[in-house]
Parts: sequence; structure tokens; C-alpha cells
Amino acid sequence: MKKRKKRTTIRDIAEATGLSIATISNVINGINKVSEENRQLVLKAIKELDYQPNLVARTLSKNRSDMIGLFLPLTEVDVDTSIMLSDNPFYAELIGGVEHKASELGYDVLIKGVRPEESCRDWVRKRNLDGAIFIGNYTNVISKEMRELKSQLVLIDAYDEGITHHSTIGIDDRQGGYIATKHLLDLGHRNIAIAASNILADGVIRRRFEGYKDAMESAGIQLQNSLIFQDSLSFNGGYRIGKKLLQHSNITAVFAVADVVAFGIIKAFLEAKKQIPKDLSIVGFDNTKTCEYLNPALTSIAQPIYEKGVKAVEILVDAINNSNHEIKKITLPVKLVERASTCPPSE
Amino acid sequence: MKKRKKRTTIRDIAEATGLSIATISNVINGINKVSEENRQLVLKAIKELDYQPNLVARTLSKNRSDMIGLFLPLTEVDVDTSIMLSDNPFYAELIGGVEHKASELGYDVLIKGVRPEESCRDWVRKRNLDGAIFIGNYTNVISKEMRELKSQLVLIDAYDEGITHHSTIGIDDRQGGYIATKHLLDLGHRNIAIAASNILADGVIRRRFEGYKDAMESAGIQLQNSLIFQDSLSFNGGYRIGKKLLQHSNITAVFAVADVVAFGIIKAFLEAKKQIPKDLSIVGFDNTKTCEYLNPALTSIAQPIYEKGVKAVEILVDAINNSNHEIKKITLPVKLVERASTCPPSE
DNA sequence: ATAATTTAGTTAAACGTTTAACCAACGATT
DNA sequence: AATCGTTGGTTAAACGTTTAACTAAATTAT
Repeated sequence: MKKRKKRTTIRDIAEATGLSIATISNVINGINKVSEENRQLVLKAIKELDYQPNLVARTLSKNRSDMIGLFLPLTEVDVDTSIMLSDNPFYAELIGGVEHKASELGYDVLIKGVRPEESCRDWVRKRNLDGAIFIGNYTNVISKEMRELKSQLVLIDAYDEGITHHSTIGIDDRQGGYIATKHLLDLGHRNIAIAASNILADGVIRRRFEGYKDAMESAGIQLQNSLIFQDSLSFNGGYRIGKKLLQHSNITAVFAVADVVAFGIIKAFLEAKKQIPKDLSIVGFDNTKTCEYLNPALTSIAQPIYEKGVKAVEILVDAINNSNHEIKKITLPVKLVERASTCPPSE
Repeated sequence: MKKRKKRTTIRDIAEATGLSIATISNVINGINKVSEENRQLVLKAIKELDYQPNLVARTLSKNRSDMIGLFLPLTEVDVDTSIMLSDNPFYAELIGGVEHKASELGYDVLIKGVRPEESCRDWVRKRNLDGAIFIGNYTNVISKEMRELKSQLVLIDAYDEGITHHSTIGIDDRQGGYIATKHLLDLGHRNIAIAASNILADGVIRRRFEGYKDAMESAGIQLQNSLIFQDSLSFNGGYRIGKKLLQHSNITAVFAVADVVAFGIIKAFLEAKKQIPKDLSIVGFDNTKTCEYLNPALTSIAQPIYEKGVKAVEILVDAINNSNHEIKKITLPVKLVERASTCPPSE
């Protein structure tokens, strides 16, 4: 029944050096109130006793945790097994960007899936997070909740109205939809379908749809309901849309609002012994790595996912530290990456 | 210059109810030393004042954070931009499993990429993490460091010798390599190549290679160096191997030790106007979602990545709470998922 | 009726830091 | 010589909990 070896604390360093704990604290925090001689003494003791400041105590004392939260909105289906992360490479890449930049700036990141009804505010508060990054369009719920906290918040891909108190960072989804469709128009296509999820819900998908609509209309083509296909934003959703597209031989091209949807469509066509792009030109959105793995490789709209994460952290950290930080609305560029899944219409 | 509104604390609840903070603490923690009448009083005040316990203070007091660390080993190339997460769906899925189970069991997860020379021990200690999950084979470095901490540690995919103090969880990589190769042998292939990274370094890749070797030898085929191809474990690595395979027309099949490598090989073959599986049968490893997206869909060895994460958390949490917890060595099953990338040799 | 036990609470120390307020000694300024 | 800053420290309170030790009142046992 041996007693648990207690961790070495600032008090141990104080004892070892014969100085007060305040002085130790001063050398740790680089406060210039200690003689060089004692500084060296302290540093030596810290090394010898293998001391490291307890960040938990520090957090309590300073009311600053050097920790940020990354909140991933779970959909209903994610609640059982959070497939979101496995299914959509988007999140992984984003996490990479966030972790990397945060680490570089001296912040740790707490990652948390949040259920539709949950509030991330609770976690920010309970763990004393200095700030949080939130993804998607749940922000109508949380925005007013967060306003009262002193913790900072940066929103990624949020299109909610009236977000005036928080910085947001996203891409020009409308422009993405526009250039995707324009590309197909320029190739000579006229009957261009769009494969999407719910285009009425506010958010990135609606903007991409609006881009599609704009492009069509400025080419003098009136929006047709028969060209709009809606299903879940997934491989299977795309596959189902693909099956339907096979029934419409007049449609020569499709803009899929997410790569994974495009993958499903392609699958359906290849299974039906159709050829891509000969029988259907297709352009995706996100430009995930997988686009290149496919055969034919998928033309897609590239968005800087990793940079979204990086930028979000940069802004968040500035908001945390800079008392006259100003709210920013960042829009990162998108661009068309042309591969083998698009060509002029057959005849 | 308005004074920051202080958070509501346990003391506020004490004042509001006229009870002592110890009593408040008791009702929060469900300690049965308070009259039902007062309990209701306290609960009401908590709700009205929107109070939530500060987990940071709790951590300091109880020496328990209800927080675990998920440490992802970064390779040298990841240090600049952690592409690991974006490149390999493996990690995303694992993170999903870990987050989900941890959340379910009441733990928060701190995610951290750790550079080769860094020690995750420091973070476990500084943040008072109750435990940590570590991935890969860096454990020779950290194992002895962790032993002295009271924090628990679970290792995923670690094959280092002498890990006796920590639970490990992995798959039967050798068996995976075996059944992959056996499948190709059963189809009638004899000249079966293996596409791998360094097969000498300890770890999962070596085991998969050993499975390949076993299968070949038990089919009476002597191991041939000319059948072993080594490059980086990536799409580009696979692509380069694919180019080489094109020179060896006697090779009719290949076992790629990771899906992403298989993708590269396929790309190289299709670019050369070769057909899969007619000109080359190929089986991958991991059974990532992408296997199904491809054309032809990739035959692969499935491993339960998500469950790895789940299981790791389960064991870790048991180790944390259960004083007579015993070290476990878990091996999860692998299985062949047959798709369209394999067929009998042409003649 | 007295002693022992249980119930429902309180007080105060502890967790490991930071930091405001204080202080002594010393050299420089008037 | 008295005053003033500066340098290099110390002391103690504070951050928000938990919990061991204590207590008063009420109940039960003898």
C-alpha cells in the first residue's frame, strides 16, 4: 500500500532553492524580477527535479486555459456511431489544420462532437476554454448563448443571418457553384443537372445551388425543376441520384455539390455500362484526395479545407489575446481543378 | 470599462440557498447527506442561476480530469502541415470511434499530434489527463516514461517488444497478409508481388509482409526478392510501384499493404491502358470507404478501425477506474472483402 | 434515563498556480 | 543627510472545487 508519489510542484523547487514560490513563478513566466544568479539556480532545480507547471492550476488561477474547443456538429445519424468523420474526408483535413496551427501557437485542442440539441457553451464554460471553433450552420442556437461568455468563437461555413458578434470563415460557395456550372456550359452542355441535398436549408449547399442557378440563367437557360436532384449528402445518396439520371438521357452533365455524391453517381453509371465523361460529364465539389484516385479522375471545385482550419485558429487566437480585435468575415478562394470526368457533349 | 461579469460559482448557490458550499457540493455529486427538502432547494437555485461546476477546479481538487489524450504520431513530413490526417482515412475513423465512446463514458478528449522527438508524457502530466491513447510504434520511447506516471495508457497498433505495463489493441496483421495472399493463390496466381513500405521496421507492415511470406511458402513458393516492392505508404508510392510492376509482365497479382498504395498502382495501370483485374489482380488493406468508390472496386482486407478506437477507450476507462484492472492484449479480427479487383490469371 | 448511533449539516484545509501588495537594501539625487 | 527609485525579493490572498474532520440534533438501543 505504498503512498502515491506526489508530483513535483512549484513548492518543491522553492524548497530546493531556498527561494519563495513567487520567485519560482516569476522565472517560469519570464518576469524580470529575479537576479541572474537565482534564475540559473531555479532553472537547474527545475531540470533536476523534472518539474513542469501544472496547467490545470494555472488555468484556475489565470482564468485562461490555453485550450480551445473544436466542435463538430453531429447529425441525428451520427449520434450512434459518429460516421461523419469516417465518411467525409473534409473533417479530417480540417482537424489537421486546426491541430497544427493551434499547436504552433501554444494551444491544445479539445475535440467534441455535439449533438443537435446540445449546447457547446456548457463545455466552453466547464473546461474554461479560451475559445471555440464551430462548424456548420447550427449557430443560430449557439450564437446568442456564446455572446454572454467572454470566450471567443469562430464559425466555419456558417451562413446564419445576424452573426455580428463572431468572426466567420468560409469559402465563396456561390462562386464555386457558378464556376462548376460555367465549366460545363463552356464545354457546350445545356441540360445540366445538379445533385444536392436540401437546397432550401440555409447553408453552403444552398449557396452552391444559387451559383448553379446564376450560371444557368446568365447562359439564358431557365431553371428547371426536372434538373434538380436532392438526396442525402453521401455516396449512397449520389448512387440513388445516379440511378435516376440514367432515366434522363437528355441530361449530359451534372454538378454534384460534394465529391462523395459524385462518386455515387459515377458508380451508378459505370455499373450501367455507361461511360464517364462520354455519357455524362460530372464535376464535384471539395477536391478531396480521392478525386485523383478515381478512374476517370474527378473534375472538382477545390476549396482550401486545411487552410480553413489554420485561418480559424489564427483568428481565434487573435481574438483571445487582442483586446481590440475586430470581427472578420473571411472568404477563401475556390478554383476549378479540371480532370478527366468532363468533356463536351457527345453530339 | 465595465467589470467582467464573474461566472456563477458554487459559492453563489450557497448564498442563494443559505447553505454551505459543502452541502452544495454534496448534492452535485449525489452524496446522500442532504435532506430532500434542501436538495430541491439547491437544484432549483442551480437551475435559476444557470450554474455549472467548474471542471478545472474539480480537476485540481480531485486530481482527476475526466479527460483523455489522443496522441497521433506525426512523421517528419507531417511536422510542417499535418497531412497525415487528410491523406489517410484511417485516422479520421479512429478519432470518430474514440470521440464517440469517450463522450458516452463522460470523458473529453484532447487531440494532439506529437512529433517524433516529443514526449506525450509532458502533456499527460501538465493537463492532468486521466489517460492517453497512443497510436503506432513509437512506444519504445514513451513506454518507460509513462510507467512512472499514474496515468493510464493504451496503445493501438503497437508491436514493440516488452510492452508489459500497458494494454494494447490491434488486429492480426499477419493473418491479414496471409488471407490476402491466400485469396490470390486460390484464384490460381503464383507470381504474386507485395507492395509495401519498409518491411524490416517493426510494426504492422512487417507483420503483413510475414503473412504474405507464410502464405507463399505454404503454397510451396519460395520467397523472391524480385516480388517485393518497397516505397512510401502513399498514393504516390503506390503509383511508382505500379510503374515498376508494368515492367514485369510475369507478375499477375499484387498484395498492397494499404489501400492507398493500391490506389496508386491501379492508377499507373489504367494510365498505361492496362485492365484491372485482367492484367493485374490486386488486393488492398484497410477496406477504407474509397475501395467501393473506385472502378473497379478494390478487394481489400477489412479491419475494424472504428472499433479499435472504441475498444481502446473502453479499456482505458476501465484502467482508470478499476484498481484491479488487468492488462489486456486485444486482437480484433480481419476479413477479406472481395470486390472487382481480383480474378483468376489470364491464361 | 442514559448512551450510542445516525442524520444533516458546517468548517477549514487542500489541490498548484498567479499576482497584488508589501518590504528591505542599495545607489543615486538633491 | 534626507529622499527617491530601483532591484530583488517575500507574504498572502485568490481561483472554484472536494473532502476529512467535526458537531448538533434527533433517533434508537440498552
